[in-house]
Amino acid sequence: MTDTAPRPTLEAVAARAGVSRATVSRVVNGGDGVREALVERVRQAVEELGYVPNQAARSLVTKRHDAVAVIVAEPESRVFADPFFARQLRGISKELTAHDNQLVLLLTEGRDDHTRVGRYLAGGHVDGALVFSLHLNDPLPELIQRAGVPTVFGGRPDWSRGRDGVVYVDSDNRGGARDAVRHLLGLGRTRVAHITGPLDQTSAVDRLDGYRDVMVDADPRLVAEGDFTAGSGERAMRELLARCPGLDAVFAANDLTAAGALRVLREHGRRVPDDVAVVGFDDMLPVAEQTEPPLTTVRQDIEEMGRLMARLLLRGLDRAPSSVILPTTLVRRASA
Amino acid sequence: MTDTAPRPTLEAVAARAGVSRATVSRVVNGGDGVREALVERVRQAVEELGYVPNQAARSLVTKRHDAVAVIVAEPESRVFADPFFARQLRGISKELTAHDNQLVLLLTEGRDDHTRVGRYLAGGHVDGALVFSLHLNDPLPELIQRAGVPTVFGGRPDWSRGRDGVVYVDSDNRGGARDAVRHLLGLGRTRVAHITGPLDQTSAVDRLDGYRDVMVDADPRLVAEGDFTAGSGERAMRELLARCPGLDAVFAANDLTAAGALRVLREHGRRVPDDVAVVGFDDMLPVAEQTEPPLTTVRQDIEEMGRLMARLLLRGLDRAPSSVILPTTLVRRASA
DNA sequence: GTGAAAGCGCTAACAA
DNA sequence: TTGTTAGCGCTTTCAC
Repeated sequence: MTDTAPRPTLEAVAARAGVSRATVSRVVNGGDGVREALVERVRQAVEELGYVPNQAARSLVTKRHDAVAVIVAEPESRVFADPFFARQLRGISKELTAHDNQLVLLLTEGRDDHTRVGRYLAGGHVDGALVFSLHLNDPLPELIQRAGVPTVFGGRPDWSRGRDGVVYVDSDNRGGARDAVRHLLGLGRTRVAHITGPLDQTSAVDRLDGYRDVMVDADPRLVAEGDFTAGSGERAMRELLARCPGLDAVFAANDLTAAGALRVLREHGRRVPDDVAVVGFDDMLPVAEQTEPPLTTVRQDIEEMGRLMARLLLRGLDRAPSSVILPTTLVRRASA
Repeated sequence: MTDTAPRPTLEAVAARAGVSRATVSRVVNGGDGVREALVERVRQAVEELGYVPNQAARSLVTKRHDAVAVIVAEPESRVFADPFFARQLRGISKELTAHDNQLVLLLTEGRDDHTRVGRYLAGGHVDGALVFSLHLNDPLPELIQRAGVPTVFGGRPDWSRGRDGVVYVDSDNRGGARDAVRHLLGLGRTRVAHITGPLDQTSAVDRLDGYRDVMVDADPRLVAEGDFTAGSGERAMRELLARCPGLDAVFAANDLTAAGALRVLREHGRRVPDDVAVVGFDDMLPVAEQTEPPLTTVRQDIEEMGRLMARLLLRGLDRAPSSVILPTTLVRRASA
């Protein structure tokens, strides 16, 4: 807990190298238009003094911060506790690091926090924002817009329809769901049920839509609502079994839900995949590989989503980027 | 993706309120020693202009940043993917927010990243650092020390023994383990096995030590090594069952491991808790409550650990704090 | 190609 | 109590 020693300044480096501050600054920022010999001398001095530029001073004049805010609404939720989010964060971190940007994490849980975040963004501390897990009617986008901070959303915001200039990165949830259901049909199954995610999230709605795209005239009783948790998967599976004992396949909105469903199926003596085939979504490894039997599922490249969000944002600091939908792939294991 | 409009400065507010910049500055920073009437007028102007202080300018002169780095070594690891870490992060975030500090997240994965982090810390961008999941011989502590940044560690670093001034927050792993084993003995069990965590982490070693504190003369074959994953729990349980078929209880180093063990016990037709009682560690809710049967386990208050780390760090900016060991509590469910 | 000098927006002596 | 002033450490014209 020592007090930080005073760091050497540009001035000090300049003195040591026998040049002006301006020259040192040039070298530190790439060294264009400086004689090779001087560059070398300055580099030397920087090295010897252990000089590191003072970011505050630099920001003050450049108005850039080389920092990006990652805003996560309601970390209470699964969204945050999930390995899912951790992976996206990793992708983001990697990309930001590669471009020498810092990651400022803003977790919000409620009204008051929104104004805090708004103030922070308005304060111009960061060059952009990456925003996750918005609700319907979340005041955050409004705040962000007012703050005038370039933003990329994680997952398609439900209010983005028709609005211009909303940039997001999402998986092809609908297409992935279609693939899953088609795979089930390809196996000869005919009574394919679906356990949805929470229908106030676009990813869940999109997966349901994908299911319906393929199961055009499906019995509505084949659809039960879940919320992406294992518990909801159990509940929904029981419901489905009671309503439609004849079902021969289940497409669950994510792997956790599928895991719950598997448990209930086993409880009821249904063999998987012989009696009932099951497909999940996410390919969350610790889950999908550990289930009994291992889960056939739709994989999305989560880390890549994060990386891409950061890339779009950074690029967008120059030219306006547009949204990206990442493809999914079906991963076959034993459950279907 | 609009360009951010130029923000109003202190100067502008001063002009509008008809006072000097100094007075505005005083008001913005608490308003002590300024006539009430003026305070009001300045507040008014601030409001009208939507003034937000420029943090870079402020840092430049105060040398404070109101920002704390959270450094996570090797996010590949469980450490990062676990809900565990997410919860600590939440605790940290809450505490920092309450003190108007920002959270800068630094994820590192290997040698090159270390120098990057070192440079960042040396650059004096943050007032302190919170550091997680160090390895043996990790170069990070060295770098941090050299950077002279106040630091609090999450979990006792293995190299902290004997060193002065190393501040950390940890759970009472050893005490919790003792409680768990004593509970099993209290149930009348006599052949209590232990599945360890990865023994290069102090938390795992401490839990093993706690087990040994109580099972002083235990058959060494009753201990099998795991790594905190469910898979390792399965493996270790099989091993134990083969070596000591007569065991009547298992203390697993964490809940995930316990979940794996439960699966194998069921596979082998051992009833839990009738034939074999099982206790876990962590009380990770999505896991501990979902197992079959629900898990008796040692709870640690993870979010509180995070909060405390931040609190110690912030406080330490004034006076040197010392490490804290948080108590654990045994949570009884059905498995023991 | 290099240096001198102005100034980014703010705080903190110091004067008044 | 309030204002004046001098920087904090850096980048960036603008001369040379």
